[in-house]
Amino acid sequence: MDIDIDIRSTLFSGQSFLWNIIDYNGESYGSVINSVPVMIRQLSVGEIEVTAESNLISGRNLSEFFSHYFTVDIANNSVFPNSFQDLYPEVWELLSGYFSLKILRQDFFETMISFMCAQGIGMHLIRKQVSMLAKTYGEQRVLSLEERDLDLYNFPSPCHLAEADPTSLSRCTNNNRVRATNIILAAQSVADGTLDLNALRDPQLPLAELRNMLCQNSGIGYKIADCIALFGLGRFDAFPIDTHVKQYLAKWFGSSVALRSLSPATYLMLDAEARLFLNPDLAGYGGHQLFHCWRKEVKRLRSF
DNA sequence: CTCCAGGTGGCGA
DNA sequence: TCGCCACATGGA
Repeated sequence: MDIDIDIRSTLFSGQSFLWNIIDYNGESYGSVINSVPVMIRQLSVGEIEVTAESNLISGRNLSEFFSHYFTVDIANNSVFPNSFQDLYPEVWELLSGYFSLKILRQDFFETMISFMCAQGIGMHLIRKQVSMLAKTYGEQRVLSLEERDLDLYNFPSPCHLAEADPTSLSRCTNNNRVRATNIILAAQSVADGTLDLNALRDPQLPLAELRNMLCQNSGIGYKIADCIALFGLGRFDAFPIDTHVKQYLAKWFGSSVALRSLSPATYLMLDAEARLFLNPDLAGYGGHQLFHCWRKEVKRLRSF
């Protein structure tokens, strides 16, 4: 009865976990992960078993969808190169409780907007912003459970955010008007096709090009672009470097570059450094496990 | 009160 | 290129 999938991985609001209408092979599925019992077991690499006690979660091909969503095609023991354990035995020991932590293949737009809310503030505030965006601009979905009703909200569509007024939207972004404006502009670029999703989703697109395309939007720098690529485009080679990653690169891997301030130039240097001891194709996947390990085991932070 | 939190963009030297 | 600074709020 072991559950080998750890879903604490992202998102700030948990909207993707809580409620999401998913179109899959022309059928519509709802997923309510944290509020309604959903049993997900990984039987082997690429094989998953899903049991749900909710009529919202039903339909054929359910396991197939969740296998994709929970990236069970990425074997837990394939994330780090073989040399890692020998080179960094202390880190490996700490990491042992994090190998089941999965990155999810999440919705692109929700990921983009959520990470645009994640600049220089704490996790609590980031979640609050995304929840407010959903509640203010998303569609309400009432889920009736036996004990109570849950008010849930879809993440708003690009069109809905594109039409939003900066002043009213800024109430959802810590009253930060710049951020509100950037979100509206980004939503417009998705809605009108300026940001070409088909081009972004091309797996052959080099990471640097992908990053530069995303950075055309005001409010998106290297870090946010890498987060969008990693969590919203399934680009597990993207390695976002934030304040925590910078810290563990210095402490765990002895990077002197990580002691400098995080300018675009140092960002690219750290990115290149990390690929020397991480599996380059899964650098962000491994980096995410290191990220949570660092926050919990070293920084002793409660929230993830 | 001070410092930091899953950053970005504008500014002057 | 590099170091500051504003942006805004809240928890430790």
